[in-house]
Amino acid sequence: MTKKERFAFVLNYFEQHAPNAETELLYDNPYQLLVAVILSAQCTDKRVNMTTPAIFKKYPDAESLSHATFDELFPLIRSISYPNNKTKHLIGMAQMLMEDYNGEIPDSVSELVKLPGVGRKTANVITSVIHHQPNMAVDTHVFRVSARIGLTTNAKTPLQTELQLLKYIPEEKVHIAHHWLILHGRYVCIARSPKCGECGIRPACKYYKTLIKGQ
DNA sequence: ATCCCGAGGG
DNA sequence: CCCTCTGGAT
Repeated sequence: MTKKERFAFVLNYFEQHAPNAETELLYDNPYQLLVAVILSAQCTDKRVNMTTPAIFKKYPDAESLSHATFDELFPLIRSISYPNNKTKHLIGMAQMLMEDYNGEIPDSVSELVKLPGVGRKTANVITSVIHHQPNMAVDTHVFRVSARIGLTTNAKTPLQTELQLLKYIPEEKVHIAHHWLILHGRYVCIARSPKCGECGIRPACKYYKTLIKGQ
């Protein structure tokens, strides 16, 4: 099976079985999504969703968050990974939004990554979900699932994975393909013991092919 | 012990 | 390229 055929199978499968895939992070506006994605680094969406309601209530916008002190915000983030860094990043991000962007969320990756706590992955999520740009955010799930199936070859960094995926995925499907791969990685192609028995991607999966050969 | 929608700094 | 940050679930 060629790589082109592999992509065609995978995209068609998800198109049929998960036509409405979207993020599981809770948010009502671009500001809330930006905060939630920053908090989601090395942390499950479930845990992020347990903390964000209190944060959004106390700090409903960038303006209020820009005036938060470390000691006020830290307790709300305490139960998430890297609370120190994330507290500093959120306040710094809000302050830069107020000073340089009039309180609005920028619509380009190059501007977004200037914000504290915002790297390429987060910038790709925002520009994809909010601004509908064909950018592929590569997190741990997208990285692992793409490598296992064989959508990428020898990708050693998230950026390599991103560029390889963009070569084969039509622009209009990039944003949903991102969520397809994430949800597949979260519930089926999980890191420790992938549930190949209930995986519809099997016929096109490199990992499964080597798995049945080894038996 | 390993993993979760990473980012920043050296 | 490497390292550190760093809590909770499995």
